[in-house]
Amino acid sequence: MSVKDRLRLERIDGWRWKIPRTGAMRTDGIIYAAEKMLDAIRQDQAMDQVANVACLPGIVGYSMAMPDVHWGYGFPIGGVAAFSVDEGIVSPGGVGYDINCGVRLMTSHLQALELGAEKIRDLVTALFRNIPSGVGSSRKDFKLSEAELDGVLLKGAQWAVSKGFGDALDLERIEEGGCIPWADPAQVSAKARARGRSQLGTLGSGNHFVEIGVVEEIYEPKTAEVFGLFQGQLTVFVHTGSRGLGHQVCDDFIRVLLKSTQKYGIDLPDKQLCCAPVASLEGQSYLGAMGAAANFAFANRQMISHWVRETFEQFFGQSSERLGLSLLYDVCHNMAKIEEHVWQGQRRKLCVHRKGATRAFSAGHEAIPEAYRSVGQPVLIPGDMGRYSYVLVGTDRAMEDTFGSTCHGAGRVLSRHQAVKSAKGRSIVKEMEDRGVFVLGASKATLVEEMPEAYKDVSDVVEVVAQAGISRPVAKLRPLGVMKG
DNA sequence: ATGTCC
Repeated sequence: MSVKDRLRLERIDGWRWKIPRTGAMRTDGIIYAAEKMLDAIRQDQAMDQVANVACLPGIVGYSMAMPDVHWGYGFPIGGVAAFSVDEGIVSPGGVGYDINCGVRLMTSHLQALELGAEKIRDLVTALFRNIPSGVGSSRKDFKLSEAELDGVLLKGAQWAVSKGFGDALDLERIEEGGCIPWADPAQVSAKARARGRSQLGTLGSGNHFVEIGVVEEIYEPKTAEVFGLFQGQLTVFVHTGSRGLGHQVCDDFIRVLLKSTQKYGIDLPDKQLCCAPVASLEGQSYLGAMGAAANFAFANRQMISHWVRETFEQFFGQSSERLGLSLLYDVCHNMAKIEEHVWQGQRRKLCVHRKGATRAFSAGHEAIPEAYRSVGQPVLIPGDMGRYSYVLVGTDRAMEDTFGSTCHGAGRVLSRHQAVKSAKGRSIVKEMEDRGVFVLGASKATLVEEMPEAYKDVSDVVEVVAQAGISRPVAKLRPLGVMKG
């Protein structure tokens, strides 16, 4: 039941493209993109995936793709889709393998450019020593007991803070307060638990990183002030997720939900869209397991922040309070959540899937920390390691058009394989140094796969979401030093 | 993303 050959793309305006409903599609697809991005989007089949998602039962609104969209397992990465909790489904493919992959941004009182390249290099080297990274990395200094792991799965970052990793203020600055309350640790398999026990507080691999940057440009001074951002400021980005535990949860539940797809008579254009009704036992089990894995990721980022602070304290010989290392915000970009939204004048309870997409709630929403509520939710958009990152803010338009969602990053244009091929004979580390970015990676291969030209320019991505009005740029950051997995 | 093939 492929819809592939019949797909058309119609321009809505300068930044939105419609895939008109056809075949088994239950609604239109909408792609947010600049015209120059469309070839790449067609080429890697992301467009077919947007259309496929539109075939799923109970979809409300449109099957949407953000400008950083690219091919993913079943659903595209950069995809947003909401489903009725009564007639709709939940799907592991709509969340991704790295459950609650996300980013957090820490600010400081430091002027970044006063440090100089040598100090940045030493600082990154120190971070690299204190935070395990790479595929299969684990902490040598501790392994969680089964009871402690239950605490992590149930309480997320709240568990980490209760053990002395960070403070209560951190929790206010994390999406969901750093804890998914509907998490159900009992749904997490023994195998997933075993993978998680030694991996809490580790970075992982791929595009995960800890990055020291500088605020280079402020677009909205008032909002920047509310977020605690100023020109020239040293910042720290942390990008990681739920490691092997989340991966295993996804793997486990894809098997379960392949069966439920049949059991509930759901017709799919692609098996990778396997799913279950939100209200079914299987759907609820997956949501419970996903929530627990999400809590693992929240705790992971919280603990890494602690070691970032500790590293800075040792490096500068000052307390992290004095250095002003406070958490601006922590966002999820691989999640499905039950949220209330007004769609076409009706208040609806929806299961909103954001896979490689960021929540972007507008000013006044009760889910936003009080300190930021007057301006809107901070949206953190890391780019590739050589160019820029952005801080945006959520808008009313996002609430109206995208269930309060926006992009999550630059988005790949080269596959990992293509990147390796095109980087043959080059030194990416040297090229990065020439750009003024010191890079230290656990794996040389990963650095090559992550080189800037493997990604779209994040500025182009941000321009599209800004034009479309689904978030507003607040500040642009430039990387100075990066540790990669 | 991922003990990148149980």
